[in-house]
Order: sequence, then C-alpha cells, then structure tokens
Amino acid sequence: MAIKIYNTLTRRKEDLNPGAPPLVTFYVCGPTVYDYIHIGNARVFIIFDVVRRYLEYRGYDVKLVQNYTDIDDKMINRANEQGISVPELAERFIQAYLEDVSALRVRPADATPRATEHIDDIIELIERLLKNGFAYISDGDVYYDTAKYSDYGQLSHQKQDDLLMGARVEPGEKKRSPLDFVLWKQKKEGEPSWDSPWGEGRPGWHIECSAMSTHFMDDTLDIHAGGADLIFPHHENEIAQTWGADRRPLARYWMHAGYLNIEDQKMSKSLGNVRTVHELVKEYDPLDLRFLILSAHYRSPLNFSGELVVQAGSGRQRLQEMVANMLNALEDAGESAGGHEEKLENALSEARSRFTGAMDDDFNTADAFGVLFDLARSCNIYLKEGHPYNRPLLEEALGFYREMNEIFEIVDISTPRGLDDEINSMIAERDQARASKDFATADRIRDELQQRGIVLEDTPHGTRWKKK
RNA sequence: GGCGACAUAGCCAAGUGGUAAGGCAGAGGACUGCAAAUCCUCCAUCCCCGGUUCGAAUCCGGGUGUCGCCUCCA
Repeated sequence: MAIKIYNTLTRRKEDLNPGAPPLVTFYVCGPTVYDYIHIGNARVFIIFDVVRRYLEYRGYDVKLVQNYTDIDDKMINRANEQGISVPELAERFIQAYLEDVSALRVRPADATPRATEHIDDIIELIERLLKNGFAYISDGDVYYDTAKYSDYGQLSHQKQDDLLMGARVEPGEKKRSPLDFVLWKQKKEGEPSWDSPWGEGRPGWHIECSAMSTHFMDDTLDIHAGGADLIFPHHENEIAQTWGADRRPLARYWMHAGYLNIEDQKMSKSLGNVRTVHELVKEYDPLDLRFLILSAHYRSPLNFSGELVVQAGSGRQRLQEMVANMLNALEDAGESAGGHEEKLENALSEARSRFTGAMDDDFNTADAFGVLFDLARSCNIYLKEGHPYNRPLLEEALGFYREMNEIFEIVDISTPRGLDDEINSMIAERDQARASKDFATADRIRDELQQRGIVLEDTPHGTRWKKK
C-alpha cells in the first residue's frame, strides 16, 4: 500500500510516487534567523521531522534540505536595532535554532544552506527569468511579471483577478501589477549587498528557495513543505519562479502544517503571546512538547497552553511507565514460554498493521498514538498476568516501541541497566524491614531514595526501581 | 468582497455511509502495610434544520458559530 499525502496543490490525498524511488527529495522552508524560533515554528519542524523519519521507516531514501533565510528586511532591521551586523545576527540565531530543535529532538537536515551562500545561484535564476520574459527591471529592482504566468494562483487556488481585488497598492510602486514581487532589490545605504548585472543589491525573499532547491535537487522536488501561511504568497511565488526560469513544476507534493494558536488566540507580537522554544524548554519537558504537537493531525489548527502541555505530559508518562516496567521485567525474564503470550502476540501484530495504516494515511499521528496506547494496555496486562516472563516476547514488544520511537521520539527507552550497589543494598535493607513489618524504616528508605530520584514499586515479583 | 478550513464528552483528539479509537481529568472497584504502577467498570448519539439512504458524525442543501488566507507572520 502506498503512502497517501494531502497535496495542497490538488486539495486531495494522493499516493506518494517519487520521481526516482527510493529517493525522496524533500525541501522544508526554514527559519528567518532574526530571533528565537517560537512554538509555532517548532510545530512545523517537528511535524516534518516525523514525516521524514516515517518515510525512512517505510524504506525511502530521504534527502532533506532546509534553508536558513539570513538576509531580508527583518534581518536588516533587527541587526540595526541591536547594533550588530547581519551576519553576526544570523550566526547567533542559527546557533540558537540548532540548540532549540536539538532539544526538541528534531534531526538536522542533510543540507542546511543559507541564502547568502547562494547569491550566484539566485542571480543565475533571475537571469533565466529575464531571458524568458518572466521578469522585468524597474528602476534598479527586478520584479517577477505575474501577468506572464497564467497559472499564478494555482497553489492558493485564487484567480489572479480575485487576488488583485484584495491586493493593496502602495504609493510609488515600481511594479507593473500589485501581484508582482521583487526578485532583486536595489541596494539602500547601509544594507548588505552583492554585485549583480543589475547593480548592487540583495535578493528578494522568495527567490532563495527556488534557487537553493534547484542547486541541491536539480529537478522537480518530491515534497515541498512549510507552514500554512507560506502558501501565499511565498510558495506561490516559488512555483512561478521555477516555472518561469526552468519550465518545470517546483514540487510534486505540497505539504502545509496547520497553525498553532496560543490559548485560542493567534500568536502575535502585538498580543505579546509569542512563546519561544528557548523559554518553553526550560519550563517543560521537550518530549511533552513533542507529544502535544503530534497528538493532533498536522493539518489541523492546534491550540497551545501550559495546561495542554501538562495534559500531554500525563499521557506520555503512561507510555514512559509502561516501557520502564517492560525493561524491568526483562531482568528476570526467561527463554521459555509461560503460557500467556498469545494475547500480547496478537495485540502486537494488530498494532503493527494499524500503525502503518494510520501513518500511511497522510501521517495520522493522532491515530497512531491510539495504537501505541492500546498496545501499552496489552503490555501492562501481560506484565500482570504473564509471569514468568518470556524474554523474546518482551524484546519483541520493546522492539516495536523502539521502532515507533525512532519516528516519534516521545519516550526515553534506555537499555536495561545493572543495579547500583548502594541502591541495591538499600533496597535489600528495606525488603528486610518490610518482611519484619518495620514499615517506619521501610518508608524512611523509600523516602531517601525518592530524594535521590529513585522511585520504588513493590510488585508481586519483587521490588522494582526506576528513575523519576 | 473573493477563496478556504473547522464545529465530536469537563479538556485534548481519531474516525468520510453500517449503529462513536485513544489520552487527560473524574467516579467506583481490585491489588498494596501504606504508596507507586497497573488492571476492571462507569462517563458523548457527534452545532442546528431539512433532504438522500434500509441505514449518516460521515453524502447533499440551508442556517449558526469559530478561524485562516487575500499585507515578504511557520
């Protein structure tokens, strides 16, 4: 069965048919590095991190490119505000970005180009556009001529006339049409600039992604992704540029992540409710943030609040506990069958197929989470009824969660570890105290260990411990 | 004005024709010296109205509500 992807271009779910399987070329629009990323940005990066991992899980060879926008108006303004250069600003927030997404367990892309490293590619692309008649020079700026591209509006499903109705006309425009957008901006005093056939200047925002994706992939991308707010005009413009310059579609499948709201309100600077990842990871477990984001479908709007993070954390804890209990059970598991394996075996094979079915259907992570929880119950029942435990079965079930975690990364699955001698003897001491009904001593030892982050659980098969 | 999305229990959230996954919170029970963890049970007829159908949360029409894009905000 093929993976189905909802394509913004066609507004339908389509079977994934990459151009050169098993290769999947995948381009995600990255951050403008003028500030810390916020939780809405993080949603995008987490979602497509999971998409990438799932494609790999399904046997595809994914080549992921994600850019940094390190030159644009926001960069220049912010650098001026802070009295530093644009490259200094970029360097600082690229580092911050890397720290933030690393905390969120987002794996780095295979290539992470910066716009300023590809000025030559950008200039060449603009030259092709001029040569093909899709661009014009106006008073030192170069603009894309949207009137020349009849399919303009295909991604956002807007007619040019309708777009024109809503367009705002700035006084003193150098554009022929309000829909035209700048490819190359003439230098202003004090701004970073590069030489070009049209004089000193800098690239417009949209052109970099067309140029870099062409540089790295060289042909129509399999998947191009970003936040929903990039559909128009950013991605629309990228399509127009690549078509005008190279007469090919930029991408086969367009994926867009839904918005994230903060306490039912749009996140915005004027409302003062922007939550940066930098701050949030200090306050919450990054895995809880990941879990919350993946608990809704990626195209749906997602509400964010501290309360919801805590709620997500409680759910995630259930999986975390189950895994810890399974690892504990491994310590005294044997090789032979104990007679209670069948139910768990059935649950496992059902989980596998349900899981793939959910994820194949446009990456339905919420549905997939349901599978993880259902199987967790089966595992817990086995832990309750299946003693003496069967090692191969425990390993198999844990193996499933390891595979899932390779995709979602929402629990810590550490390998079984030996008991620290001191902890071991304290537990033995407590067991003795309990045996002689000296509960005061037993509780004292339990409290002591708790202080050190060790939680004890008395099970019918002996005392277990785990780290809090 | 144009285009579009969404509306499922206290909260989060799947489910696109056959009589509502899962999680959180809550209630009761089991286990436990107590606890922790866990298990069992309980907790919705799917915004409203009409239609199609043997049968609809799921399709169609009409409402109502919320939100988004059309302003280089992911």
